[in-house]
Formats: sequence, structure tokens, C-alpha cells
Amino acid sequence: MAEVDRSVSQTVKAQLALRDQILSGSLRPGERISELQAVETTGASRTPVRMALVRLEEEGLLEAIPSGGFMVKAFSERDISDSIELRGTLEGLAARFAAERGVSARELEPLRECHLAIDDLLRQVPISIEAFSAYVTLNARFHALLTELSRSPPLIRQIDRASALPFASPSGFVMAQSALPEAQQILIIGQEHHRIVIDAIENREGARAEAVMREHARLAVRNLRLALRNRTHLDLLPALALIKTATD
Amino acid sequence: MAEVDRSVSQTVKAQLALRDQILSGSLRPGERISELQAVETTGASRTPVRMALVRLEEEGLLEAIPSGGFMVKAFSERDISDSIELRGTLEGLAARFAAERGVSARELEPLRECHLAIDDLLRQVPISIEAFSAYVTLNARFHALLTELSRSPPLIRQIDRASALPFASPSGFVMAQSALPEAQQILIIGQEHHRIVIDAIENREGARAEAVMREHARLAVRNLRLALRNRTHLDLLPALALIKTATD
DNA sequence: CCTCCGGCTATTGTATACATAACGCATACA
DNA sequence: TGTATGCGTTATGTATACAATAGCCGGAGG
Repeated sequence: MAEVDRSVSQTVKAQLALRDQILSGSLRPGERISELQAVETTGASRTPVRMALVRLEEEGLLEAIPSGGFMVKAFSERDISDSIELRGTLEGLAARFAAERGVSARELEPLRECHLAIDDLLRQVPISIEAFSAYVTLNARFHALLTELSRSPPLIRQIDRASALPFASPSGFVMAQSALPEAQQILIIGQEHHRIVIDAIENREGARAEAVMREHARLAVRNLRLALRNRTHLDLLPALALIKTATD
Repeated sequence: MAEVDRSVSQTVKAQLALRDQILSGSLRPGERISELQAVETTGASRTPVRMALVRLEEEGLLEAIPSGGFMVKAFSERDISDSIELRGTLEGLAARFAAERGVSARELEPLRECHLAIDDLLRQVPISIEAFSAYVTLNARFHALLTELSRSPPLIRQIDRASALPFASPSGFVMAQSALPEAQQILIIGQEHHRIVIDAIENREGARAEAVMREHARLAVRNLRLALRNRTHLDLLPALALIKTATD
């Protein structure tokens, strides 16, 4: 190991590299992950690799094998839809907290801007792949901002964890390709949800804010089902990545 | 290190030992945790200790210091009450899942038995400290059984995480001592919630099952407030342990 | 031909040595 | 006297060596 990149810690480097391998599908669900192999592919030594493995296990991407070591966790379709509903429930609570605890107009501004930016994108019919890509990013931002407004560190932390499976991977486009026409309709409904939740928070209607976010999640579940039904060439393996998209 | 206990892994041993130290208050919130010191108190070497530290960080008991190392996380009263509400929301979802997906009478039996056992304990007026201790255990069992009935691995996992702060420590009794008379009344109301949720699951009334668990959590928050108001000698530091009790 | 036992290999769990970066203190200079 | 700089100590980050165990393969016996 002549040259080592010292700009980031070896642990973080290993964690990112392994996560990429998992989410990109290089490592298949159920496959045992070898420390030695991970050492080779990540360039870090065994200690940081082990730390990364522990973190990824806690993150939910890996599963400890009783006899030792880790394997890539496998998820069923129901696991995924449950995760979406779970996240929606948590975000509903966040919206309620935000509404009940009060949010100043100034604090609400970034959320509103984000909402308007999404509006612009959705005005395209049909939406282009590029716009859809931008949408995915903006939508993630919208949800993150909303979560922040709850001002509840424990809740924010938990939502982050619940988003850990979904979070990464730009490969959400697969869904867009498989179900574009209906997908846009769903996006538009989702955007309407976004509008309602902003309104509810502004007017301090906690129950309404919560309810709409939960409905939003149910829509996302329907979205996922649609995407899975329409897949032809699409493997279920990168379905992990789908959560991110479907949750939107 | 002449003699080492090989019955459990060093990592697990270190994790348990450190968790004990944190929850018992040996290590104060905000205090930096030294690896070397941890090595001495746990008897494990640095590698397992580090693994344990990472796990405890993911668990939420520790916080990473940017310049390196870990410190014991500090929690505000609101953090704690939010955690209770969070857990209640998750358990509400679990109850809904159980009700909607259907649970056979046979599967419901353990829950019912647990409920009846608690009934027996609460029949004592005033409740003894010993009975209260038994109650805490049984109640934890009730909530665990209920969670299981959701049959949703992602949700169960998340609830476990949300319970990570609370779980340990038998020191919930402090609350009982500080507010016994009112506490028992609250326990009885909580038991009524338990009854209703069993009934709702049996009759597949998802919305009702969810609602009652959330009400249960709100009761727990009131319970916590009561305990904190009544504390005289009680330090807020082991308040972490209180969550466990208050969530019940 | 199948099964069981024993040793071998590969992989993980643990310990420790080394490198490096942060913190504190003391000293010197403004 | 206050501040800044440099050195020393200490703690963490990383790498690697060692130990133990689990899984596998081959051979021998029924």
C-alpha cells in the first residue's frame, strides 16, 4: 500500500466504497461479504473495513452471520413497502411537530422555494429524464427540509435511519422508464400533498399535516407497486434503490 | 490479560459493559470516553472496544467527536418525551399492521396472557415496589409481543432502535418512589389501553388499534412529566432509564 | 456406495505495534 | 502582561501479526 489517500479517513472511505458495491448490485443480496476481499477492493486495511462493516450492519444494509462475518441483506417487496409506510409515518409525525410547535414564515421559506422549483419541473408534459433526475434531488431536499422543521433531534435521527436504505443511488430512473406516463400523474398528486402540508404547517394544523404525509406515503407504496408490475427487464435486486424514488 | 472469558465475544462484553456504565451514570453525558480507560474497565482490548463504541454510537448512546473519539450523548427532557412519542407512533403502526394483516387467536394468546398477568399485579393497592418491578418486566414483554405481531421486520427493527435508549436499567423504580399514588392510576389507565388494543387487533380494527397505542404514548409522556416534576433527590442524568418506565 | 471421522485451510476474532494528529503547557517576544 | 509559537505528551487512526474456529475435503471403514 504505497500511496494512501489521506484526505478522508480510511473508515469512511471503506464505508462509502462498500455501500456503493452493495447498492450498485456488485454484491448480491444474501452473498457473504469477505473482509479480505473488501480490503482489496477498498484499499483500506482490515480494521477500518471492520468498522465500516459494523456501521453498514447498523445501517441495515448488512446482516451479521451467527457464525461470524456479514452478508448483504435481502429485502422482500413487502419489506420495501413497509419501509416506505414506516418512513411516511415518521415524516407525518415530523409534520405534526412542525405544525404544533410553530414555524416562522422565514423558516418555511426554503420549503416553499423547493416546492415551487418542483412545480416548474412538473410543468413539462411528458417529463424528460433529465427533469426527472432533478426532481429526485429536489424531492429529497423537500423531505429533508420538512424533517428539519420538526426540530426534534431524536425524530430527525430516526427518519435518517429509516431513509438509510433508500437514500443513495441515482438509479431511480429505472422506474421512470418503466412507467413514465402514470408516474408523472403520481408525481403531480404528490406535489399536491406537498402543497397541503406546507399550508397545514403554516396554519398550525397538526393533524392535517400528519394525515397528508401519511397519505403521501400510501401513494408512494402504490407507486412502488406500479413500478414493480411494469418492470420487464428490471431486476428486483436494485429494488433497494427504488425505495428512494418510490418514497417521493 | 492472563485469563479471558471466552464464553461471549469480547466485542459484546465490551458493549454491554460500556452500556452499563453509561446508563448507570458512571459516565456522565457530555463526557469524553477514552478508549484506553474503556480497555481497562472492560477487560477487552482496543479493537473490540472500538467496535463496541461504533455500535453504541449507532445505537444513539454515544456521539462522535469531530476531532476523533466519542462522548456520551446528552438528552434534554424534550428529547426524551419526543422519543416516547416516537416509539408510540411506531408501536401504533405495528398495532395497525397486526390488525389489518390479521392475527390468529393462537398468536394472540401470549399477549392476552401477559395482559392478564399484569392485571394481577395491578390489583394490589397500593402496589409494592416488588410488584412494580415485575410490572416493568411484564410490560416490556407486552410491548415486544405486540411489536412482533406486526410481522414487519423493518418496523420491528426500527422499534428496537427506538427502544435502545430506554431499554436497559432496572432503575425505573425511582419514578415509582417519587410518584407512586398517581403512578398506579396511570398504570391502570395504561392497562386499559392494552386491553383495547388486544380487542382492536382481534376485531381487525386497524385504525382503533393504532389510535389507542398513540394515546398510550401520550399518557406515557404525561407520566414522564409527572415523574420529573415530583423528583426531589432524583437527578435528571439517569432520566434515560426513565424512558423505559415512562413509555410503559 | 454411503457415511463418519480427522486434519487442513481459509476466514474471522483479538491483540498490539506503529503513525499521526490534537491538545496543553511553557517560554519567549511584543 | 498578553499572545503566539513550538515542543512534548497523549489519544486516536491504521496496519498487521497471532489465535481460534468453522467449514471443507479426503480417506477409511461399515
